[in-house]
Amino acid sequence: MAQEAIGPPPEETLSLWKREQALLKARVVDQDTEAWQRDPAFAGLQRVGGVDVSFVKGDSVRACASLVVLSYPELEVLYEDSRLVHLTAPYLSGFLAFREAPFLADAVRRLREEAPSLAPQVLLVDGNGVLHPRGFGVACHLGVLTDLPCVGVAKKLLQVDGLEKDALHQDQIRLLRAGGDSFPLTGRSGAVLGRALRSHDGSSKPLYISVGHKMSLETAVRLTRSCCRFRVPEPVRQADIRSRDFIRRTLGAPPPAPGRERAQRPKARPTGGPGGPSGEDRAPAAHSPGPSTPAEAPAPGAQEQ
DNA sequence: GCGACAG
DNA sequence: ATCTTGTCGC
Repeated sequence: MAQEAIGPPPEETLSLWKREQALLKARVVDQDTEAWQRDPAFAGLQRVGGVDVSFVKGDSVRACASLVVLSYPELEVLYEDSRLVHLTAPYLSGFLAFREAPFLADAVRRLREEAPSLAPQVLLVDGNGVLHPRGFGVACHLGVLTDLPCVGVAKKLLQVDGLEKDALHQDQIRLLRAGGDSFPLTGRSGAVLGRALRSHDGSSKPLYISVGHKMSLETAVRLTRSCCRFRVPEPVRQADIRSRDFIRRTLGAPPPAPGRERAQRPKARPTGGPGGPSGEDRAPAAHSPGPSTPAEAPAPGAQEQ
């Protein structure tokens, strides 16, 4: 009994969502609020969180929400919480938070009550912050829900407020020569909504950084840059890797076919402990990262994606 | 009708 | 987001 597919939300729901965004938007703080944010070396920053949600191919409901916490500046995984969730909202550009944020905020809440000492001091979010049609992307949304400083890290430019991926934009990208180089994303309204950042020497495709909450744009860019071993900042990258890995080993082959289906073939791999972890929702609300942390090296010619 | 469309 | 292997370069 696969969960029912999520259909397009009623026009009425969209109105409610827009109202909700407008309401929460008033709570966004777009300036640095923490001492470490002012420090040139981010002294005082010890834990950076990353979140992401991965999906099951032919399934519009099941997904894996992950929250990881990395040490700073080492960028080693200190904590991971990946679990299967049942989505209730469809993906709609401009309303991503209503689909993913609730589960991510839940993960933060759990961590805070189960291991407060491992709670992140800032969150890097896969998606936009104020670089959004109504100035309130998922990074802002999650920031307000958790009251944590948040950074919006998008891999694609959302063309809003006159921003375009035109020839001029492409030229500006070509001018980004080294990791750390960036240029402002100024809307026709004159407001700087974010910055395109070359996160790594070996990555020509920029990241689109914007303020989520409790942070200035300059700090958001500098922090993102300092968390990059590869194009995507390590916290988000680890959350992405782990959430999709969770799905891969939990739901190996999505849907066989409509008709019959036979018993599964027990792969030569134990499911885990005595309890029987292959259950529905709950999942290895893992703690320690285990000794299997890649510990890769900053390859000069690494481009990814 | 055309184009845009974070994840 | 997901569908996907090998391949070129250091």
